[in-house]
Amino acid sequence: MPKVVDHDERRAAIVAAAGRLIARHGLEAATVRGIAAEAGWSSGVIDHYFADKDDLLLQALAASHQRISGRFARVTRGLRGLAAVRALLADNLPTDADRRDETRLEVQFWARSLGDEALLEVQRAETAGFRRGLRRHLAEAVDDGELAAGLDPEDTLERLLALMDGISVRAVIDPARLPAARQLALLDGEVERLRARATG
Amino acid sequence: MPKVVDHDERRAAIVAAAGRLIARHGLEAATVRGIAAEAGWSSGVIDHYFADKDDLLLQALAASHQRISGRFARVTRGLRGLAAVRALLADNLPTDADRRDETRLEVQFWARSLGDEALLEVQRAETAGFRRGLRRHLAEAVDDGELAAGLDPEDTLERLLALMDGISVRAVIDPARLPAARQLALLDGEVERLRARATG
Amino acid sequence: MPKVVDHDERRAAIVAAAGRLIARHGLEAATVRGIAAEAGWSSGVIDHYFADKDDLLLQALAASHQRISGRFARVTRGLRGLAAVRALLADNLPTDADRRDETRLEVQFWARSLGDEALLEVQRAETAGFRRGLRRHLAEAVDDGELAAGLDPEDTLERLLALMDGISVRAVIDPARLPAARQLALLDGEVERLRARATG
Amino acid sequence: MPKVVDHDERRAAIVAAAGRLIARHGLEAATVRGIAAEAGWSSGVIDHYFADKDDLLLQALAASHQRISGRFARVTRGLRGLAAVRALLADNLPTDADRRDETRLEVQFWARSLGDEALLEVQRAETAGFRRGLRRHLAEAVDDGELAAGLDPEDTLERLLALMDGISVRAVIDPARLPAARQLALLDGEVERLRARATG
DNA sequence: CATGAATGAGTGTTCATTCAT
DNA sequence: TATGAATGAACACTCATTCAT
Repeated sequence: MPKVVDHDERRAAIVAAAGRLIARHGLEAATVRGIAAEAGWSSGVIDHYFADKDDLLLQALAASHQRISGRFARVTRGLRGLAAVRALLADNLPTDADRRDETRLEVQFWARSLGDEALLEVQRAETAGFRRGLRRHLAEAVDDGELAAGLDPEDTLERLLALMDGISVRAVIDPARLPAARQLALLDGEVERLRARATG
Repeated sequence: MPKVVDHDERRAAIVAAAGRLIARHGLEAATVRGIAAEAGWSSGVIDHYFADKDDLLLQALAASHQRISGRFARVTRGLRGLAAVRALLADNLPTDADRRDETRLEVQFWARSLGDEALLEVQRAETAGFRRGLRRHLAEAVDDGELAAGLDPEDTLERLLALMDGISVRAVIDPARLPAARQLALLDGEVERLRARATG
Repeated sequence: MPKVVDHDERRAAIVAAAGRLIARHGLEAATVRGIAAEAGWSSGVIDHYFADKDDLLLQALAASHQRISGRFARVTRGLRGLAAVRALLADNLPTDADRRDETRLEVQFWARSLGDEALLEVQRAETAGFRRGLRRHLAEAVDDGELAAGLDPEDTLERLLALMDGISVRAVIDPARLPAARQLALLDGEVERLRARATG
Repeated sequence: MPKVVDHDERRAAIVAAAGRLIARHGLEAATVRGIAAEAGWSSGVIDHYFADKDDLLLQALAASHQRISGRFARVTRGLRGLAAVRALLADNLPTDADRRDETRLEVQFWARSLGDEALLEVQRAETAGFRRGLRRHLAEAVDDGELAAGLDPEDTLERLLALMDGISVRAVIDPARLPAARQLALLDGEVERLRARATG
C-alpha cells in the first residue's frame, strides 16, 4: 500500500507557506526553494503538487481570497443594510496579524497584476464577488431608508471599496499611524455619514 | 579638457527610463540592462551614475514623487479650502497616461516597500509632504466655514487620502470601470459631502 | 501464498514500453516515469525489476535485437545463398512501422554508445550475430557459384552491412525519399550486382 | 573604448568546444557549463553569443557541415567523374581523428533529429548539398562513359551515400574492424565495380 | 567617460533514485 | 508486490555586478 498523504491538505500547507512568505517578504522573495523550506520540505516536492511556480502563486492568491470570502457569511450573520456593509468592510481591513498578511499579500499581487492581464482578470473577478455582497446590503439600506437621500448606491459602493483599499494599503505601509482602532474609526465615521438623518 | 557631461541630466534621463519600464512592466521586469537600453546607453553606464541597482530604483521612485509634488503649486494656484483639496487629490488620480504611469509605479513600490523598512520610510516621508498640503487646505476650509460641522479635519484628511489611493489602484486594475470621468465624479461627490450645508 | 506475478512477463512489458518511447521520442525523452506510465504502472515498479535506468535501457536495446534476430530463421526459411542474404538484409530495413521503430531505436543507441564503451561492446556483439548469418549465406553463395568472380566475401559482407545501415538511417531521416519500395529496390539492385553473370 | 573582442572568432571557439564535447561524449553530455568550461570560460558567457543552448548546438552542427562542405572543392580539385565521386565519399569517412569527430557528431544529431522535425529538415538540406556534388560527378562519369551500362545514376548515388553512412557509423562503433585503410578499400572496391569494363 | 565582455550566484524546473507504507 | 511521496543534484537560463579596455 502506498504512503497515505492527503493531497489537498499537503497542497494547502504549501500554499499557506507560500502565502506567509509572500505576505511577509514579497513575491520577489517567494522562491520555490524558500517556499518548500517554509513548508518544511525539499524544493522538489513542489513538483508533485503544482504544475509550476505560477500555479502555486496563483493558488496562494486564490486561497487568500477564499479565506476572505469564506468569512462573508459569518461576519454579516444577523446583519443587514449599513451594519452589514460596515461589517464586510471592517473584516477586510488589516486590523490583526492575519488580516495584515492578507492585505500585504494582496498588495503584492496588485503589483504583479499590473503587468499580467490574466492576473488582472483574477483580481477583477474577486472584486466582483465582494461588490455583489456590498451591493446587496446597500440595496437593503435603501429599502430600509437607511441611506441618506441623494446618495447613489453604485457611487457609494465604489467609494467604500476605494476607502477600504486605501486604508488597507496605508495601514500596512504605516501601521503606527493606522492601528486597528483608527482604521475602524475611519470606516465607522464614513458609514455614519451615509446614514439618513432622522428628521424631527 | 575633459569631455563635458551633464551628470545630473544624464542621471535624470536614466531615472526616467527606469520609471517608464517600472510603470509599464513592473519592477520585476526592470533590469539594469533593460533600463540602460531604454535610456539609450550600455548597461555599464549605470555603474557610473548609481551606486547599484537599488540606488537607481530608489531615485526612480523619488523622481516620480518629485514630479507629483512639483505640480502641487500649479494645480492649487489661486485655490484655497476644499477647492484646493479637491485639486490636489484630482491631480493624483490616474486620469491620463502620465498619471497612470505614476500610479502604476507607485503600486510597484508599495509592494516592494512591504518587505523593506528603508523603502517604507521613504513612502511615509513622501506621504507626509502630501499630507501637509492637504492639511493646510483643510485648515483653510475650516477657517472659511466650508467644512461641514462635526467633521474632524485629521480624519477627513485620512479618508480623502485613502479614497484617492483606493480609486487609484482600482483604476489601474480595472480601467474600464473607472475611467477618468468616473474617478473625478467619485472624488467630487465625496468633497461635496464634506461641504457645510447652507442654512436658511 | 504469495501473489503470483510473472516477473519475466512484467519485465518484458516494461521493456517494450521503454522501446516504444525510445523509438518514437528518443532516449532523451524516455524518463523512468514516462516508461512506467506507458507500461501502465507507477514509476516505483521500475525499481523492482531493474537495477537502475541504465539496466532498463540496455534491456530495451537487447529486446529489440532479440526481436530482430528472432526473425532470422523465419525470413530465411527455405532460402540459401544470395536469396537468404537478401532476405536477411531486407528484413532489417525500416519498411514498415515496426521496423521503423527498430531502426529509430537503433539510431538512438548508436548515439548513446559512442560515449559508452560498454554499450559499444553490446552493439559489436549484436552485429557479430548478424554477421555470422550473412557470412554463412554468403559462403553458400560461393559454394553455389552465385557470387561474381573477384568478389571477396568478407568485403562484400561488410559493404552489404554498411549499405543496410546507411539506407536505414537515411530512410528514417527522409522517409519521403526512401519509401519501402525504394529501399528494397536499392537493396535488390545491389544484390543482383553481386551475382555471377551467366556465361555462354 | 570597449574591450575588443572578435565576436565571430569567440563564437567559433565556443562552437568548436561544443563540437568537441558532442563528438567525444555525446549531446547528452554537452551541458552549457561543460561547453563553457571546455572553451575556457564561465557558463554565463554562452548568454553573450547564443540565443540559447539549442542555438549553440545547431551552430555546432552547422559548423561541422560547413567544415565538411568547405573541403569539397579541395578534395575534388582536378578530378572528375568517378575519381571525384570517390574523393568526395572518401573525404567523409572517419579516417582520421578530425573526421571521426565529424562522424560521431553527425550520429549524435541523427539521433536527436528523429524527434525533431526542424532538425530533420536541417539534415535533409545538408544531404541535399552533398547529393548535388555527387550527382554532378556521376553525370560526368556517364558523359565520359565511365559508368557501367545498366547502372541508374540516381540509384547509384543513393547506394553510395548509404554505403558511406553505413561504413562511417560502423567505423566509429567498431574502429578496430574498420580502420581507415579498410574503409577506403571498401569504398574503392565499390567504385571500381561501378566502372564500365573495357571491351576488347 | 563609456563599453560590453565576463563572472558566478540564484532561479525554476526536471528527474533518477530511495523508501515508508 | 506496488505505490507515489520525497529528495536533492543537475540542468538551462537570467542577471547584477565588476572591470579591462
